[in-house]
Amino acid sequence: MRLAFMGTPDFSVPVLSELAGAGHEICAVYTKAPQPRGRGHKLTPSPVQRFADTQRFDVRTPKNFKDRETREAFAALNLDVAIVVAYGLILPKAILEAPRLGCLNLHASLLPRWRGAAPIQRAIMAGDSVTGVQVMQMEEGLDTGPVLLSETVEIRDDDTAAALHDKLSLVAAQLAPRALAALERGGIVATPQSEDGVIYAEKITPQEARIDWTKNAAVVDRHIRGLSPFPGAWFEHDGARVKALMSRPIRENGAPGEILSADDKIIVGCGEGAVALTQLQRAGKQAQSAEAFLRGFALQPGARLD
RNA sequence: CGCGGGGUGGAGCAGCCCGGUAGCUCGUCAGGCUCAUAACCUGAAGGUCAGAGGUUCAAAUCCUCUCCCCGCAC
Repeated sequence: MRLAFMGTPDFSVPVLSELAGAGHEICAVYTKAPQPRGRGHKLTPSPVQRFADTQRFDVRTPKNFKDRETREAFAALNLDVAIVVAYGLILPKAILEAPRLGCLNLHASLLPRWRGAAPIQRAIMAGDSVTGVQVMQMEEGLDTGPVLLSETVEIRDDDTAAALHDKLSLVAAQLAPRALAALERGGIVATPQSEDGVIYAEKITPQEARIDWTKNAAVVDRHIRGLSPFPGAWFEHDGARVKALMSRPIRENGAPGEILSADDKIIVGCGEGAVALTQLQRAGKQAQSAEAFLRGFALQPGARLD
């Protein structure tokens, strides 16, 4: 089929790669324009753009779809369908309706749960035991369209956002060509989303990423894993900012934030129970195991983390 | 030129401000002790102090440039 791909972050890349491999004609790749980011605020192209450039796809980076030229350029592609995966721009109705079969979106949650920006992190933080990837027919509303295909993925007790992200990304990559094949055959049924259970996955704010030791151990643990490694759950001690990247709940008790043990592992009291921090990173340093961390960072039992 | 931290035996760090014998914890190896052990004791190996230039009698330390890593902000 003649299709356009629209996506921006790492998550989207495997999907684009699979679609191209499945023999579809990638008429254009839309992605967010290079933005100043990282150290030095250098202008950095998106992961999708970097990949698309290596494949010599026609890469387009409009700021939005408000002006007529951008819309006409899109319409002129004469598409069968557009595949949208974490693009980061709102598509107006004129764009959604331009391709013959409309626009399909792949979203990393079981809708209507976790519509929006940060479904993977939110699912782990909420303690969900299952999530998934769904292909939906796009409408004007945010992640509100009827679902064509769905695949579930188990969330494990030791999953981090990064680990789950990678699994879901691969699932999405397999789902996309299947959805197109089904669409080509016709007769695929789009199931409207339930009106119950709608939850929005709000973006994570840096302030929110700070660890609240007064919460229960299970909540703190999920907070840490759900934000690992980006943006990273963090705390402060002696003026130093430290990210906790991996943890597990422990059946011990102590005051919130109190160091209960700091020999080969770091056990910290929570509102109820405790967590063992197993992988940490302090500002300016690489991520390291608790053992290595302790050799260079003075932590005594009884100390309190902020 | 957005702000900031860092590169020191295999790992993690101290030493740098105030130049003068390369230090700590762990690991490795050897020996000892022990019923036994990731425990304990003794000893050993292992370093062009990221790289280049400069200042100096003398540079890990001071100055200049380069390379690499990371945190914030996004």
